Amino acid sequence: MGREKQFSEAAVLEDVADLFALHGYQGTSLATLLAATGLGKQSLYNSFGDKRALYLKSVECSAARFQPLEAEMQGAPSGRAALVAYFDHLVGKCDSDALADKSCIVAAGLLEGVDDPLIVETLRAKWAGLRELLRDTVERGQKDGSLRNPAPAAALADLLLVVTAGLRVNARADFGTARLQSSVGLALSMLDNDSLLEATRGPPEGPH
Amino acid sequence: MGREKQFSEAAVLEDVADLFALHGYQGTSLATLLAATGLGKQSLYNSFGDKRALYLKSVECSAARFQPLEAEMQGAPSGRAALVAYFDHLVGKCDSDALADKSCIVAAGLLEGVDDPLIVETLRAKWAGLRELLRDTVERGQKDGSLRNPAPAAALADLLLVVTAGLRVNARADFGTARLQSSVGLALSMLDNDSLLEATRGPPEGPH
DNA sequence: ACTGTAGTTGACCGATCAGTCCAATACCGC
DNA sequence: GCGGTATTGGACTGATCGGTCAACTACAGT
Repeated sequence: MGREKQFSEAAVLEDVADLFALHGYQGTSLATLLAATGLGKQSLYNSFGDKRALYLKSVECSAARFQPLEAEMQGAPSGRAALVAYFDHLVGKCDSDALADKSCIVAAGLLEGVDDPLIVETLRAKWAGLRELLRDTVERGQKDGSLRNPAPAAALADLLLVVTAGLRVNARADFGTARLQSSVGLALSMLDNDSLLEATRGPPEGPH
Repeated sequence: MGREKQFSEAAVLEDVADLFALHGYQGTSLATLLAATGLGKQSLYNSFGDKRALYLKSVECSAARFQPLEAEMQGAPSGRAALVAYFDHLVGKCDSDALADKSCIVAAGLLEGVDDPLIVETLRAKWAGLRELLRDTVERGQKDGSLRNPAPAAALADLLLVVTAGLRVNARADFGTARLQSSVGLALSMLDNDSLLEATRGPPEGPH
């Protein structure tokens, strides 16, 4: 019964996620959201709740958008090919005309230093989820022989996480796509490195 | 003539820089600044101007605080040792009790997506300056033989920049110091890698 | 001690913040 | 058509935003 919504919740959520990725949680005002989505304040509150809830939902939306890539990675012929696809996707988005693509809502949110503990915990969980995906992929590459670096997969995944986040910052610093790709290439070559190479300093490895 | 200031501008600027690093430019309100520094609004405006000017000055202050490390790097016995000192400093700060140390005002500011073009340009310039330092250090390491990766120093510096920024994000994600150090170790091992390493895109299976 | 100058304090400003309330509207089932 | 329900737009709230103003205070030079 009643009137039907005159917008697609999913589409709005995607726009919102872009804005949050671009300007962060605190840096995105309701007014900005309203102007970008074109809908009224009450419609937004009816559908998604307050700003916090909207943000959390847009994080989920962002994660959902990531799923096709995840599938592509799992369908890749080797662990290494999966990682190439992953970074291709990452760098490719930085080349997009839409500058919103240059950002990651999770990485931006983590670095932003929000106070809200629920938000922080959610972002950490998403980041940990990505880490698991990367760790599994690295492990797979080590098993299928496409990655010859014998360091613990978890440690390599941590570094790939570092690269993922760092690429975003460099993209903001106006580095061209070519330079981002070069960085990715070097990072991948590290995964290929089969010389001794254990962490030259610090603990032998992290917790298993 | 007149009354003398009852605070040290330099000390205040350091506190302010910590706050900006922690919560970003947009995320740090005047009220927060006032409460943390303990001084009145007008004192702050008299000494530093408006929020934007204060931010820019705190960025400079942050860069100045970096100088001792830069000197240490230049005094290091080798290019590689200089980079070890650099990352030791970086990771060491993440271990600090003060969580403000876990952040970098430049990296945070870049990822934050501020609109102000002067701020963005300033941050980009600082980031580029750090890149030059890293490039020179890598070059030095390649010449003195402490770094065996023959890839272009500029490309390696880009990746070290990526690592620098990414470490900050992982630190926010509550990764322990051990895991950060492990990531640094792997990144350094990449610099030691003397196998193939072509820049952008590696062959599926290296002809090793 | 007087005077001029600089620093400090707190009241105050309009704009914007996130969020609420309510009346008007449009639609579904009947 | 009619009744009920969900959506919508606009007015409105108190809090906070960055920033200004003027009165007050403390000190240096004379």
